[in-house]
Amino acid sequence: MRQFDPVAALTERLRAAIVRVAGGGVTEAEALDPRIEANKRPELGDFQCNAAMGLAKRLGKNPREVAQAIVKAADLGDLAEPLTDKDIAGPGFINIRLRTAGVAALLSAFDTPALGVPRPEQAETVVVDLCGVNLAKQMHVGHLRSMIIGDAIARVFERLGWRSVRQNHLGDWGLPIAMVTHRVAEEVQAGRVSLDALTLDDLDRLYKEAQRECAADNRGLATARRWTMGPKAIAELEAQVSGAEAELAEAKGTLLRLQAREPATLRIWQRIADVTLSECLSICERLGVKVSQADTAGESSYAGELGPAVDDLLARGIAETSEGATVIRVEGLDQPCLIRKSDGGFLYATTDLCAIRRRVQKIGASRVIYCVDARQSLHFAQVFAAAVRAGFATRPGAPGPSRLQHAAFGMVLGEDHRPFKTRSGDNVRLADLIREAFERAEAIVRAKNPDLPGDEAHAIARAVAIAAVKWVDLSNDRIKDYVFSFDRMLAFDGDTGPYLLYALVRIRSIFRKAAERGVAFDPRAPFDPAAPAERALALSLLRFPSTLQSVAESLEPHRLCTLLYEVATLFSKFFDACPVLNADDPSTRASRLRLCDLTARVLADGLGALGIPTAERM
RNA sequence: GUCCCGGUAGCUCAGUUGGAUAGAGCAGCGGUCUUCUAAACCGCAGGUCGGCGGUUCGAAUCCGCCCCGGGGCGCCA
Repeated sequence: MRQFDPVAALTERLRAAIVRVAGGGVTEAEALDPRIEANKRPELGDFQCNAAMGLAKRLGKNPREVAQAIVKAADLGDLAEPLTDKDIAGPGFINIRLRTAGVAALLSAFDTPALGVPRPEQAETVVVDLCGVNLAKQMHVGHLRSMIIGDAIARVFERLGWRSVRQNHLGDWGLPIAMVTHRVAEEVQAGRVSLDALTLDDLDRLYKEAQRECAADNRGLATARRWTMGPKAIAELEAQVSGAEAELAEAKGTLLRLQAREPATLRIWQRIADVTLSECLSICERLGVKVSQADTAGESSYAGELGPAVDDLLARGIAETSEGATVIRVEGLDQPCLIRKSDGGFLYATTDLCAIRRRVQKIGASRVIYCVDARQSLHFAQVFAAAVRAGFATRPGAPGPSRLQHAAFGMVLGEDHRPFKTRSGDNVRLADLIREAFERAEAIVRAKNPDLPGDEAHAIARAVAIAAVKWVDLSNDRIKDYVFSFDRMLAFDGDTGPYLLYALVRIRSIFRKAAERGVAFDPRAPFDPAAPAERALALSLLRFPSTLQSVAESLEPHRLCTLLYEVATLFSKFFDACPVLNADDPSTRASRLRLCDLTARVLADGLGALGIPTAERM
């Protein structure tokens, strides 16, 4: 049992009391839930029970009288002070104050290597879709969010004992890729670029050129004709349109050669993929995001499955033909999911369906989580529903489908609240953004602590920069847009990554000082959280395991950030109010050292679960 | 047109799924370093929770209508 969890312990005890008060008249579990919460008003108690009001309604009684009955029937043992009528407040809140010895017992039970996180009987598998980069395109802040949030979610599941499999669903197939492949082939042919020296910047430029050249201005031409503009203007537009159509036809030819695995074309495509992926993996590594080559499964890896899958779905009556295209209709959604165009081509929904099948049935995922921006909400709603209908989301032998979830996130905005762009209006290159964060962090670290050796300052700056960037992204509710500001995230004041690192550094410093003074750390010294600052910190630490669980359930990492920030601020208050090494007596010192140790482990563990590195000194 | 997401202090954001007097951080004002890292701590000030109705003992939270902002909407990915 969770013997360290005060909410669980109080729930158990008060449920017994409520069952007695209800007297069999009420039996639903929900109605008997004691509704234990952290107390909204700490001066009145540590926890509160909100059950009396709801129960009174069901029993047709006065809520305060019901509260009195609960108080009378409750036995809180050694954990909390005995309840009396004085603990009833307002309409029927019951305030509960733990005994110091009770808090100490909870802390002892919590102080295990697992920090109260239960190990599942059977490891389950979660697949996290993250990164989502496209061939030949520079990464931007949207990818940053996907990497940071996706990696954090994967790590939280790992911390809870799951097997987590990251999947970088590389956009490496389809007409746009054929367009740029064709464009690169032309450039190589003309001797303007060398395949060996190809950079992502080259590719990004060629990608945009290819897009532009293939985009026929048909609407412009129609408008020009309707308004009977001058023959010169119409001729220019006609030339543009026919040029674009020719370019497009060549790109389609390249697409066919790619699909036929024609070696010369494939070699160029492979080179484009290598350049893109190596840049992507390099950024992941610099950010401490655990994505490797092995986690990459591009759209091209599904190419052979698409046709058979669609035929299979048609044969089973799941898909149908509509206006020449193949669609899957799903209940509750007006828009059907389009899986084959009338010209026979496939769409990204087709690939995503096959990806779900592989992730669930081959990789064995009981949950598949997509860290993709919120604009894709409708797409995933369609694909998920279609996959469930098709049976693609169900593992062989499983009673029902695995959970498919879209962990959608909002946009990154600049300080002007417009989409985050450079002054010239381009996307900010991720590599540039990371470099700037590192450089700013290093300058600040060296200014704040000039005594640090150069290489250590460099390493600390890396941790600080990553903490700063990730913290902003993770500490906000992911569904909302957020405003990106180097100044704010690196200001090191308040609710920032560096503040968390600093709290941990201060604790580690205490232990270094302890060693210098020859003070031994006793990992079994009795806890005695008598001071208010100690008690507040202790109760906050105990929420760590349930918070991790709630992050896995909600896929909202910011809940963990909120807790860790609370732990860090409560530690700072404790640090200010309660001398540790300079405590009045050895037993207080030993107790406080243990509290420091627990705090450090919760902070390090929690930051680790978010993918944020720590430092020994700052 | 329709669907989805957002709107909380000057700014940036939380709010444990319906609980008490809505909380932090920045910015502002005022305090605290001869003692474990002041990247800190303490205090003051700051609010029609977009608006109006409804549900009930009780609403930032649930329901309805409206306002503002962003996004999506069958043959692009």
